[in-house]
Amino acid sequence: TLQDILIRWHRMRGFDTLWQPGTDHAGIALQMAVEKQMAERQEPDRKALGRDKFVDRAWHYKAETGSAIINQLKRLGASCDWSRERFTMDEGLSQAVLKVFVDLYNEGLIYRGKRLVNWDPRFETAISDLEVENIETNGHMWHFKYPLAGRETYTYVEKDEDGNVVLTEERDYISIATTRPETMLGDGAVAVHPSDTRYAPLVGKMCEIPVGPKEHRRLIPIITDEYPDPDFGSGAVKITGAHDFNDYAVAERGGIPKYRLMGTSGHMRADGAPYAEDALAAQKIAAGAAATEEEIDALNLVPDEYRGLDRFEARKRVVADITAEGLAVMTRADDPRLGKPALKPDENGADAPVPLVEAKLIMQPYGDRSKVVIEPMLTDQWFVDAEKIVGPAIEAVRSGEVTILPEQNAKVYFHWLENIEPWCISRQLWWGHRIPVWYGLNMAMMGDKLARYGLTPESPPEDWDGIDIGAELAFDGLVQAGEHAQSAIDLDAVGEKFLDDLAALPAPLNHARIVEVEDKHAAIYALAEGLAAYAAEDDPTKLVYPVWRDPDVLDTWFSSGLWPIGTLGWPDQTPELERYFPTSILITGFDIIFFWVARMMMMQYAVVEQRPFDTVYVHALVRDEKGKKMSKSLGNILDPLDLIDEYGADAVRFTLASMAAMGRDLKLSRDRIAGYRNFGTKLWNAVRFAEMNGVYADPAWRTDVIPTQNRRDTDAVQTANLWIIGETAKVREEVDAALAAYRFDDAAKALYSFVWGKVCDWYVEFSKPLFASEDPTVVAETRETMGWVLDQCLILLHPFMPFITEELWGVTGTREKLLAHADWPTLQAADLVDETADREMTWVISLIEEIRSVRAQMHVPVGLYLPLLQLDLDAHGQAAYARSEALINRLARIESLSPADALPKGAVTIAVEGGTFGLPLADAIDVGAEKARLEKSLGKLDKDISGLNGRLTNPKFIDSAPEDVVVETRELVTSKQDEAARLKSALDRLAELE
RNA sequence: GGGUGAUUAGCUCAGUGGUAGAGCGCUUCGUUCACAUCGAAGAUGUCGGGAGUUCGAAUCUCUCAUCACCCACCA
Repeated sequence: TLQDILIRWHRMRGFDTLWQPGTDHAGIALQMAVEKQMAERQEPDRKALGRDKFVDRAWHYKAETGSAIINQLKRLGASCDWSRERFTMDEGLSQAVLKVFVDLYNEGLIYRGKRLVNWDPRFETAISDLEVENIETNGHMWHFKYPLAGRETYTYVEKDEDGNVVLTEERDYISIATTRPETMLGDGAVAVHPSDTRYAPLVGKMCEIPVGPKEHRRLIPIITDEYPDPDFGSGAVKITGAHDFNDYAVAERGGIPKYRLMGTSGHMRADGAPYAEDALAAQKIAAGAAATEEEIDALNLVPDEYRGLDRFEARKRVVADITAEGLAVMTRADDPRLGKPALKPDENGADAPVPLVEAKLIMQPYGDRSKVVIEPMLTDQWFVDAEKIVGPAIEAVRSGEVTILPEQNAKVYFHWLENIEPWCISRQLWWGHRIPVWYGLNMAMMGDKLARYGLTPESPPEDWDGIDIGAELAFDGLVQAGEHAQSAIDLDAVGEKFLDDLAALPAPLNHARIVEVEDKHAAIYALAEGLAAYAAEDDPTKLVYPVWRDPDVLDTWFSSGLWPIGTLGWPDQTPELERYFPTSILITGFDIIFFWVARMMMMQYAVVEQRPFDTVYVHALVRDEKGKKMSKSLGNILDPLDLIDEYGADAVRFTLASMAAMGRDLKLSRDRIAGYRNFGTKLWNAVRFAEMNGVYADPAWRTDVIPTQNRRDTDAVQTANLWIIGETAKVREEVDAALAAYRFDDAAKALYSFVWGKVCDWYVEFSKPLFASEDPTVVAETRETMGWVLDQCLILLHPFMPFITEELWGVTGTREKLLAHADWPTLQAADLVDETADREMTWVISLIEEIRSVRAQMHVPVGLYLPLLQLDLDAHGQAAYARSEALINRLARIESLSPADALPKGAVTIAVEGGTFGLPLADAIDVGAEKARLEKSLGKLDKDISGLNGRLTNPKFIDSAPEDVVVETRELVTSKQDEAARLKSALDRLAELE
């Protein structure tokens, strides 16, 4: 709604506008939805279906459901440039994505690395930090003994805060606390704080992981690191670099090996060599043997009996086994640290030793889509070196080149960007932009093995599989060969470096054709097959060099981040790019400042060295009536389409606009929407009234040429007409000022109170006696004025309520163009406000209000016309009354005005600026009620006056306050005193009556 | 633990140094002439508490309380 208001407003003001519509491919969410649908229909799963068919399936799903967002926008009246609708996976954006990936790779800004990532075991993909939701969960903390190597002993001394020794004990172990016992299998060390005197004698020694087959228990070193908190737990921390982010950092610092224990689905690894073998290898590494990251990763340190278990099942088994072996730290059953639900003192009483298991609230990471516990996992991923490209994005906002509104969001933006982590851009999904990287076998490393041509597909060498053949190649040339090509690749399109690499292969492979195959195994197979055929047939055309493509896709935000340039045709230098880039404004929710805004900023600067937009307006989040964030699982969704069905799009839009105060969330309520639906009805009826009074009867007066600069050419003389023309100019200025400042609520409120409060409540009423005039020039003038005023209302309201205003615009005359294309007025209050009319009508309105108020309080029948007596009235008042007599008489139900020297018995007094009137109510008047009424008004006035006088008699106020404030205060007190005097004399007269 | 914001009428919220506002709801009255999805009139506030700055504070400062959200996180 806000976007549409801005775009319509600018369009009507004559700007060359583009509102770029489109959708992203929502990688994880869409793939998940498709898989769910397939499961519901009991179809074969993704893996059984195969990648190509699955992706086809996803495209179908997207075609069926992807239009929902667009349809919602259309129902809401969004005036996007629909012919330019784009999708992140369409041809053009995909080209942009490929080019950016390759360029950034060549600049060294994209790299592949082994990192600890948040791994979603359900979707079997890495997810970003931002997609992880931390939820407080009931957990346990176990305390276990890690025996010292060789059962060495030491004296453990525990002191309290004052340094008094509270415990001295000979120990042959170091005590460790953990919430994740199953990860003990991958421990690389135990760390203590350097200042921790309890463990100082142990540093540098080895201890034993108390789990697994006894004959193959691993020894790990005790090291120091700043990370352990001596006051927490035992003060000693096990370091599992592959399964915990803090431990990862410690392991990096200390060169501790990071052993991966789990597979992609969160089960304990079942691959690799038998445990005994790998444990031995690990032991050698711990003793100082060199090993590469790959070699370490290949080791499976899960004991055979735990292999293949779910991680939570493995945890239970590990706990049970250690406890059974007597290596759990024991305590008394009445230890207050013990978890309540976990353990109870057994029947042996409080002295009975029980394992120390503390019940703890832990913050458990969950996937925000999958809702399963996230596992920190050491994997190969692609990263953008965000730190290197973030600079301009920070600087742009700091320097004001890009403005973020409301301002407080800039702080959030800075905080995140200044502490930015490498951006993991690979996702283990099929739906998305597949990473344009092909891998080939590293022939050089295979050396002498290649000399043996006599291979057959049936008998590839067994050891090939274990050889490092992962040297990666990334070439844009390959990309152009076709995404799914399982065939020869066009050599002309292949990158130069790749061809060099190929030429450097041992003969005869330097003459091989490049073919794309499924994966590494298929590559080995294809190579063997080719070599065998070559050897047998001496046919060089059989030689192939197989490559396979990275199976991962890019993070959706990688392509969304290129939206500003990508949708305008980049990398081609299109006219649209020239004309509309950099764009003007992005309106979005705070929840994607990091995901999207920051990424667009970084990427646009990195790729085209320009800002993507000059303003970011962070809109509020729409919550339900109770302030809860809407969510499907809570079932508190207000579907915009339902609301539109019920109240109309205009009402929904106007509600959203009027509640869009900057920086606060809004609670959407049906009552509020209903109120603005009524507003539309009100406008409709006002136009109907005009129509009934002949405003649109004569087509000759109609013109779409709205006078926008100066007082219009109607020769209007009627005060009410002059007044409403001026008011119209005022509201035009208010609306423009509000929209220019993105104060949508102010603009909506200004229009609401003008249309309802001024036009409908007053001007329409004023027009009734004018339309009833016998003077045809008065009628004609009023028709013209009303037609013009209502036209202005339609124009000014159009950005907010496009449907009803367009409809009314169409039915009230033959227009040259749609209201959507009408010219926005530039009416100036300075040109159009008639001071005299303004002052007079303000006075007339307050007089009518006073009379109505008195009548209501005195319970005068609504339809009864009464004479009005004029006690005193200054020249301004006389002129005003004379000019608007018909209006006053009708609206205040006054029969006639006549001068009087005194008020008769039974008359109530009406005091207004510059005059006193009396309303004779015959015997109907209740003297007591009248007295009470006057006294109440007087009391309020006296309070105001004394307050104001208090200020005016304070010399400091006169000295310090600005001149105009002092003058204003003086005028205010004078007018209030004047009114108070009138009320006092009315009270005096009342007293005489008694 | 760190950060950000909020606290104003019964409800939802504007108002950021100069006499406290809107919509909804509520009370009373009203169906001839645009509109009952309406009209007229009306009631309702220690602007969360306290202290300070200022001639003057809902507004600026400090402090306390309560609430919300974000980030991190205790092996």
